[in-house]
Amino acid sequence: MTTVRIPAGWPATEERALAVQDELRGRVVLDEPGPPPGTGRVTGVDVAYDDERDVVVAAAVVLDAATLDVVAEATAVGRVPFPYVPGLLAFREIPAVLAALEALPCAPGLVVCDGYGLAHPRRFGLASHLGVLTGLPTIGVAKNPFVFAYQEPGTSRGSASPLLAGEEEVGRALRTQDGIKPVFVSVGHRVTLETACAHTLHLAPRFRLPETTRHADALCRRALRATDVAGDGH
DNA sequence: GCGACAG
DNA sequence: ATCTTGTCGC
Repeated sequence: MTTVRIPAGWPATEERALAVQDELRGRVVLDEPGPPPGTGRVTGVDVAYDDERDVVVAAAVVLDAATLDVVAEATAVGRVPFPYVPGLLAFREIPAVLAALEALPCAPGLVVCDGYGLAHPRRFGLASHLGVLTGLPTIGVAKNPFVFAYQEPGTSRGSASPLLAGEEEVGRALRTQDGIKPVFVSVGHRVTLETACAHTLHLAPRFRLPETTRHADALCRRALRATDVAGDGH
């Protein structure tokens, strides 16, 4: 497990964080289709916290997109760099996620994030931010709706309905399993909403959440527990 | 003004 | 995110 280095100038206040979002928002690329589902590699990233001990652990798990087999993984530990503030989640998670991605022995391909990309109050969620910083294609798959309205999608797997910011479709409520609560998909960087939804369905053949986030979630929790005093002898 | 609000 | 036992179901 590698150690997180917090990037120089990482914002410490909400005001500075908002300014960073304003500055980076224009660098998001929305006109590339993105890699086709089922080919190449797909990487899930997730983060777990122990705020009591000021510890954050991130995991990145690379899957073969065709078989969904795990082909590589990495973790990173560090101190929590920012409090949780709705709309500023990226400032809490990204340093650790970057460290985990850099520790991978291979290229990540498409990155699947826990949370939102475009479906964000300022159109610059975690997935957008991570995409701009890394240049990688990214999408966001969230477990809960944030601030956008949507109609309940049809009851069968594959049904979807738009997440609306007024007239603009900023994401989609997508049913990944029959009769199960939908997930909330949005574009991060260099991927189309169509492609993002296709990837999400491809990655969730059996459970509600994509295999990428299931693996990343399990790994960062396991790694965090291994950090509990007596974990690795320090 | 008050509440809601990704993880 | 995290605090938490058993329990219902495939």
